[in-house]
Amino acid sequence: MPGKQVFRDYLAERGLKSTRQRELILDEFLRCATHPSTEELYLRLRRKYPGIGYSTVHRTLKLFAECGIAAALNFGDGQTRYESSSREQHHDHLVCRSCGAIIEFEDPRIEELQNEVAARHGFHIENHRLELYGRCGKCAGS
Amino acid sequence: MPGKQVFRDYLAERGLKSTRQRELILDEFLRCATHPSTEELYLRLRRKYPGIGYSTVHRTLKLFAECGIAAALNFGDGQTRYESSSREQHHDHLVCRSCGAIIEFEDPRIEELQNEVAARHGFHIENHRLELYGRCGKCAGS
DNA sequence: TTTCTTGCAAAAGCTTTGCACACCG
DNA sequence: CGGTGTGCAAAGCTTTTGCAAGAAA
Repeated sequence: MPGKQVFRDYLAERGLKSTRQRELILDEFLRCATHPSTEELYLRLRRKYPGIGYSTVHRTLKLFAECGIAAALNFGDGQTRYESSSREQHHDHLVCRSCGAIIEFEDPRIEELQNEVAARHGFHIENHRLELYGRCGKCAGS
Repeated sequence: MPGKQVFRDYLAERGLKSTRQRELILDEFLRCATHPSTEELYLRLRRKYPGIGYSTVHRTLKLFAECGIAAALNFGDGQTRYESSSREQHHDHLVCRSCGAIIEFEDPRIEELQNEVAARHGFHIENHRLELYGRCGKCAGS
């Protein structure tokens, strides 16, 4: 569980505290295969731990993003979604406009071309986002 | 002015009306070199035509997006921005996190790899977004 | 005239914040 | 204990909508 340790270290370094809620939220978040919004994660948590507050979930997700174990995403539906970045290498997304499916992919050749473009403009890349919108195999037929 | 004609045709086809406001908003929008948010475009317009309403600007920008002469963008600052898509080919963005500069670029090799990835997943691309976040040449030095 | 559009104000959503109480170290 | 975190409610923002009056066709 590298993500959990990174988070604990981050808290410790800054004099922040490790709490029951933060642990629960992190566990639930890491358990998500999807890209949950604050709302979704909050609802999932509340089923198991009814006392938990929306703001706590919100603030904790921001902490995750700050310490780098999560990344904030926005697929254009007006909600911020978070994805665990500790799982593996960076990846990008295919987003189906019809059924909402999100397929992850990665392609080092694209990344390399991105670096080349950035270099050409004297730009230093910190991160990027690439999303392809359209219809997945199932929906393209219909 | 291909954009203007596309918009007029779009309105005509659907029995919608061409109005003074829609013309003004389109003119101002096409005149923007930047990627204005609804708010920004509204403020610019209001300076010249004080009577204009925010909702009219908002609704008109959505019309532009519907008929394809504009694209909605979201750079993560909580505001939807619009960019004219009639100007030229599709392009992507380098976004400077320090000074806010937005540099446009295009690279057909990246587009081709995107198509390849999509094909591999049986996915049909309708459009995409690629943004590289980091620091521009000026800001990287500081 | 008939239908669509506008501008205002109000409503909706999602995100963020203030505060009193609770908890961690 | 002292300082941080939590949960609730309220506030902020941006986006969206209802409606009466106004403008196209």
